[in-house]
Amino acid sequence: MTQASPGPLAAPLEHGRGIALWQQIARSIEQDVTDGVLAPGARLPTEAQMSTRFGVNRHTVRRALEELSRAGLVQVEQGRGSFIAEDVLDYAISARTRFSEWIRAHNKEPGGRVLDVRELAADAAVAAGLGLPEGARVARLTRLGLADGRPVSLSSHHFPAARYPGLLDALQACASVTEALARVGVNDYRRQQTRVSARMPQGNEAELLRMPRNRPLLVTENVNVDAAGAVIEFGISCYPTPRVQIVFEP
Amino acid sequence: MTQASPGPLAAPLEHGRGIALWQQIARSIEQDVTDGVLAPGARLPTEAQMSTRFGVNRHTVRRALEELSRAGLVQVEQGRGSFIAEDVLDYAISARTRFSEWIRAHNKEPGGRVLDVRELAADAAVAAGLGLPEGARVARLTRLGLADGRPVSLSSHHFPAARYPGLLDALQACASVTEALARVGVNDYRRQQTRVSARMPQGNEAELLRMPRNRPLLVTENVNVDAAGAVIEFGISCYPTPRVQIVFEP
DNA sequence: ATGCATTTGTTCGTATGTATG
DNA sequence: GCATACATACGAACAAATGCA
Repeated sequence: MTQASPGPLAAPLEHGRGIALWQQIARSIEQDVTDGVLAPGARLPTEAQMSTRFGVNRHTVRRALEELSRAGLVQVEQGRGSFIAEDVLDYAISARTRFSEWIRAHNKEPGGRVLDVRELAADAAVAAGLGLPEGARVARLTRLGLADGRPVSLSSHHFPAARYPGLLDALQACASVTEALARVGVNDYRRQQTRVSARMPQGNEAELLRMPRNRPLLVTENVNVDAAGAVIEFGISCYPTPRVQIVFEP
Repeated sequence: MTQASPGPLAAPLEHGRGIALWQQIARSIEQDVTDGVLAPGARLPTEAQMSTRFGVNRHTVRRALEELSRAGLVQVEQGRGSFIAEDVLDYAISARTRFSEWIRAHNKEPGGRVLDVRELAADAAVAAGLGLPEGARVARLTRLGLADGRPVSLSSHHFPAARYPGLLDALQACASVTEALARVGVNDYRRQQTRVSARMPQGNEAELLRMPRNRPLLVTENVNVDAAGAVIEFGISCYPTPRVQIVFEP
């Protein structure tokens, strides 16, 4: 950060600093992608070229590419070369963001997998988000969001159970949250506030999102309200980096 | 054989009473925090110490800490220990967010340390952000942002060098970016777009921000424009999690 | 720079109590 | 009563990160 950037795919490596060379190479390429130096679809130099530029053995470059390939950031094709995946999804936060619209805006097919639907007692965070007393009954949907069959989000949606009696069944039956809410009479809602943080994946989160465990999750917490301003939902969503980025336009 | 030694972190546990031991431990620590026995930033005893004090296995203590960590009340750092979480700084993104105003809004004293000021050639990402051709000359300020002397941000600010001749000197001399811009005739600017991502700290970033290396950084990229809509600045800022969160209200 | 002590992270295995059918 | 599944709890060992002499 404090030193001049030496250009794409040739960042200086630190030897013997505890960080493996292949990890530094992988990070360097990753950085070039998030910086836009390497655009989606761009062709990477050959493994031989990169090994001379980084000053390492070709095996070391291959180890980095293997990691990036497993993370879905790079596609390696035998006999052709390696390419940056065209997969970075911008999640533009607005008052009426819907999952399916977001995915369709990127010309991908939205999908989802319901992991869990149940009623439980609100913990402190959920209670605060919904404006309920701690311990109040809430309906919770846990869901994996897919774009062209690829996991892009892992989210928990919390609703005040008392106010929407048939919601639990509707969530079980419907493909989308919007649809389930419509079935219990909520035809419109908007995003009131969004809080963004980041943390490392825990449990099986990395596995579900098909991402390596040493990459952070972007985490959003948001409150949805109906037309009258009443709180309908408190959602916590996790997105895999660097495949997903969040964009605000004030 | 629970002896009556009613001090912090040693409340007697009820065995076989329906409430899991790890939940009782978590509740006990939580109580010590609300009672003020454990202040924000305070170090907890080691897992081994707590396991002997509570008379349980280390796993059971870890289960409690995992719960508290997930709730954001406790911060666990490998090789160092566990700590009561510091207060979270909410960074409310708006069109006219200024660093010093942000910090003052939390009743803390804003500060900063200039790490580097120089002129250099724009790489692809910076050029795209500023709307300049790649390789154009840009002035760059790298700065550590402080709140009550504690680092809360690490940011690089890029300006089109050609348009603001005296900017480099002004950045050297002034305490804030806003002040330096005012000196070269820019009296107002607003945030146009903000992109949020997350990555692991590299190089000395974790050290500068005084955070553990295994926690992610929140990274924002934003474009600032003047009243006429001309691009003035492209900034990349890193914030330590979970000390800083980003909040957006549409 | 190197090794050592401390502390958390991870993964085995084992046993027990509880709810369910 | 019995089989099963699940959460809880304990024990041991090693890996990884940190701080210090």
